[in-house]
Amino acid sequence: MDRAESGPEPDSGAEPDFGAAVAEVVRLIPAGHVMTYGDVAAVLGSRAARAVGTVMAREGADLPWWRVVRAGGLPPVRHEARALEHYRAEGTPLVERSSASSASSGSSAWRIDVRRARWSPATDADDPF
DNA sequence: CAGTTGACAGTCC
DNA sequence: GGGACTGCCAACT
Repeated sequence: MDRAESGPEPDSGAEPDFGAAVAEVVRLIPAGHVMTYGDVAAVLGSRAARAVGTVMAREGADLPWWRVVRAGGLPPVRHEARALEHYRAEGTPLVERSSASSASSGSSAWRIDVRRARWSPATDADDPF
């Protein structure tokens, strides 16, 4: 317990302090629920939505990144297909765009029902609605 | 040491 | 209703 705290972290260059916090929150997300990058950043006390994604890109290798989605309920670009399998496996509420109505962005034919899937680490209620 | 990038968000037009 | 710009913060070169 007595340790010279001269240097905050005298070991490996990249100290995942922020990444560790992100990983902590992301791992706390239960199956069937998701959080937006902004929410995760807010929990960390920062508005670094992008930083969350960037750090997760490095530390996220061991994290359920698919439980972290963008605003609007869309999964990370380039990883939507991979995330879709996880969402279906976890039972995450998805909204399928059956009709070919709005295909503006022409990306995924589905999106996450953030209205029900949005979860908060400080909220135990799994269905506030 | 400084500049650039980046798994985004929110607001303005 | 859809598109573009800026703001944010952290990691990489």
